[in-house]
Amino acid sequence: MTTASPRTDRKPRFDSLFQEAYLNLWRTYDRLKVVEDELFVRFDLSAQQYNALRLLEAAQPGTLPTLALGTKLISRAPDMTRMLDRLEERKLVHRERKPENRRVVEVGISPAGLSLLEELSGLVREGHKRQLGHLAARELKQLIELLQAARDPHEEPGGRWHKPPRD
Amino acid sequence: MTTASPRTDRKPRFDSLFQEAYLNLWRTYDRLKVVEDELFVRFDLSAQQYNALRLLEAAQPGTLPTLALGTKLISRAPDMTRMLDRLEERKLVHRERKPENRRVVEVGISPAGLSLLEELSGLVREGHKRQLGHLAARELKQLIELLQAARDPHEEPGGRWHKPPRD
DNA sequence: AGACGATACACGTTTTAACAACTATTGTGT
DNA sequence: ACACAATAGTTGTTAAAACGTGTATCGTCT
Repeated sequence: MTTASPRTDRKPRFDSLFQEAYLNLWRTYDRLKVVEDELFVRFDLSAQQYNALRLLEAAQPGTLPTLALGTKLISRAPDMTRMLDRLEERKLVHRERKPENRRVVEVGISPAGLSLLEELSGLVREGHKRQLGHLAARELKQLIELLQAARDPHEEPGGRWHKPPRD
Repeated sequence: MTTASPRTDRKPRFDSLFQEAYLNLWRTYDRLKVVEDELFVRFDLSAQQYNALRLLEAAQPGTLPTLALGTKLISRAPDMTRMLDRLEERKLVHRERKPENRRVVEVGISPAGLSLLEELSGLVREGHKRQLGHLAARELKQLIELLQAARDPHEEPGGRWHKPPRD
C-alpha cells in the first residue's frame, strides 16, 4: 500500500543526497553554460574550441600533438581531427607533421588565433563575472575546493586536473 | 617586456576567480557525467531521457504536455518531439492529443517505462554513490548550497529549480 | 462570423558528437 | 631483416543536437 497524496507532503524530490548533489551540479552547469555559449556563438566558436585555443596559446611558442591537446581539454573530445579541421580552415591554428616522427601532427596557434583570443579576452572576463559575480570570493574558493574534492577520485593522479594535496 | 620562464613560475592558470570556479564546475560535471553515462548507455538511454521518464513517473497518474515536460528537464531540450518519438517507439511513453484542446499533446509514462525505471533504480543509486560517495554529508550539503547560490540569479523566480529563500 | 495573433507542436535541414574501422608509421623481438 | 604489436591520426557512418520554419488549433476583438 502506498501513501498517495501527491499534493501536500512533498515527496523527497531526490533519491539520495548524492543524487541531489549531482543533479544540482548538472543544473548549475547548464544554467551557467547558457551565459558562456551566448558569448561564443557570436564568434562561431564553441566553448571547447575556445578552450583548445587557450591551451595552444599557453603552449606558445611551442606546439602540441593532436591527441595530447585532446587530453588537456576540460571535456573529453573524441574527434580532435575534425575539430582542428574547422579551426585550421579558419586559419586560427596550423598543423604540421613532424619529420622525425611522421605519425604525430603538431598543432600551434596562428597569429589570427592569438588576435582572436585578445579580442575575446575582455568579453570572456565579463561573461564569467556575469555568471558568478554575485558570489563572494570566500564562497567561490569554497565552491572550488568542494568541486575539486568531488571529482578527485575520478581524475588520474598525474593529470592536469588532479587536486594538489593540501599543504 | 614579458617575464618568460614557462617552466618554473606557474603562470596563474585562470584569468579570474570566476573563471576558475566555472571551469572547475565544468570539469567536475564532465568527470561525474562519465560515470552516469556509462550506466545509461547499457540501456540505450541518455541521462536526459531518464530525467524525462522520472518526471513522467512523478506526474503519475497524470500526464504532462510535451513542452511543459521540456521546461522541467534539468538541461533544456529544444526538440522534445523527436526525443519523445524515440521513447514512444520503445513503448516507454504514450502520447495523446487532448480532445478539448487539440493543440496540446499529453505525454504519460507506460507500464514498460515504469518497469524500466524500477529495473534501473538500484543501479542509478549505486551510480550516484560511485560519483560522490567519498564526500561526507556535510560536504554534500554545503556543495548543494553553493551550487544553488551560484545559479540563483540565472533561474526564473517561480521555477522548479529556484532556491527557496532560506528560512 | 471573420480576421488576426498567440499557442503547441512538427518537420526539414544543417552541424556536431560518438563509435568503430582503417591507414600510415614506428618500435621490438627473434 | 621480417613479422607483429603499438602508436597517432584519419575517415566513414550513424545518431543526436540545434535552429529556423511551417501547420494546425484556439482565443480574442470588432
